[in-house]
Amino acid sequence: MTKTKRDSYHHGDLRSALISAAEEIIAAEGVEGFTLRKAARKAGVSPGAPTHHFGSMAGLLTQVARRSYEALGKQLAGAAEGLEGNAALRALTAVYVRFARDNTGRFRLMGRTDLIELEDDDLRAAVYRAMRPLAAAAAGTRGLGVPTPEFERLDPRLIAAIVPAHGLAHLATEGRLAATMRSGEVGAQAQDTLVDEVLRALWPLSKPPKPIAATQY
Amino acid sequence: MTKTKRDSYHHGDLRSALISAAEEIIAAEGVEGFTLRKAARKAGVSPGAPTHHFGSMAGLLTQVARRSYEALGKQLAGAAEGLEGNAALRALTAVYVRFARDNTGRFRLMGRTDLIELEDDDLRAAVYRAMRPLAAAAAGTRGLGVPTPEFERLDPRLIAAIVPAHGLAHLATEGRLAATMRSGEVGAQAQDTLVDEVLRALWPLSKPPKPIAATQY
DNA sequence: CTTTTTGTCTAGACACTGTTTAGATTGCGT
DNA sequence: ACGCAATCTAAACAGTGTCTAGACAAAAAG
Repeated sequence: MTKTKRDSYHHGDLRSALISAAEEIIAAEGVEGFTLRKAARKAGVSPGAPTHHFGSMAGLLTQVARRSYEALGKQLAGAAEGLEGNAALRALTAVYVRFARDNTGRFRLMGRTDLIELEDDDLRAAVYRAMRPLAAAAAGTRGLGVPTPEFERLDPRLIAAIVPAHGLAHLATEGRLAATMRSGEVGAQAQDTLVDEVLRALWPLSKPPKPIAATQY
Repeated sequence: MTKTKRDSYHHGDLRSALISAAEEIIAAEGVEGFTLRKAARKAGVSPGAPTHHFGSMAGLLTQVARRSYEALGKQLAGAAEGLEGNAALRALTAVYVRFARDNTGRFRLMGRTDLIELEDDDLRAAVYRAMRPLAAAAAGTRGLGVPTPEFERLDPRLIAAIVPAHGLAHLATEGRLAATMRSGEVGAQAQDTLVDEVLRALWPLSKPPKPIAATQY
């Protein structure tokens, strides 16, 4: 498909070709289907070639993870447009979960600390930038200071804003949301409304109506 | 260490010996350090022997995951003793996160859908039993019906009770909680209080005090 | 007490994997 | 134009999970 052809001994742009190949493999077969040799074959290059550009397999996958965080950040950036408070938080969380569900391979990779180099500076920066809309929404909602550029002095309430998104995303990609329902596999939109209901339980828009606050809140 | 000795051609209890060996390897070197051949070597048996008992590597790891869920369930069972409402939920969540942090290898395995057989009936039953205290606490808190034995008709508010635990546990085991703090690695008890503060933000005990409800809730 | 049958395990092979080494090939700066 | 540095190949190494044949032992059947 994207098998970049070789016109000469040197490739020309092997580095980005390998990243693209890895992204395609992961999208098609998941992280567990990825193989460094497969990526090399797809780029039309020998098995040892990637080492020179990325040092190791983790080096290549770190770049894929970085780009994935950038993609996630791009989707989150515009999700809270014109929304405030818990409505913004809920919208952002829904986008987060949808990204995980629609890009299961990449999302799984982002959580695989054994496959990527977590201490990579570019990766860390991408993570921060991706999470920024969530943090900003939480800050706007609860009157917190804007988070510092390095996640320093991270307020627990900011983490509280990320936790439901992360938890729901993992449940969704692990198939638990579907597995726990009687119908077995559950459709995408049914899953969306389920997520929405969960978020409504965690973050009521205004004062909770009768049924939720029934016993105590 | 636990290397079960061979007195005869047959092992005697190879099945459980392999499970124990796998658990020890995972505890010592993590899931990424586990290898079927390593487990076979530890049990003093040839590389092909495990296949007969478990069919494949996933078969063996499924048993490890099942036992891990049983261990988690045992810890959760007594955690909400004498507690009610959001206090019970918070206590259970704290135990859940502590289990993930103290048994990182097993917890990571439980989420690796590529390494275990998710459709295994025993595993599914163990998952249900482990999660039951959380569901019961949520039901008690919010006046829901007791969850049915097969997770049928799973109420979104029950999922909402599990989501923070799952999210925090993954953040903790991925090193994100530590990574996001300036100090780098963060101590266990500091992490505990952080978790507690997050839970307090999500599930206030009574009517939230001044600072949280400042803007809107 | 023998014989057969059944369940266990071994030995060896197969097709892979990521990474290393030494060497061939090329483009670039001077 | 030449030398140097960057880039890629080819072959090998130590592993991996799984499959096939066959060796061995224990339990069941006669």
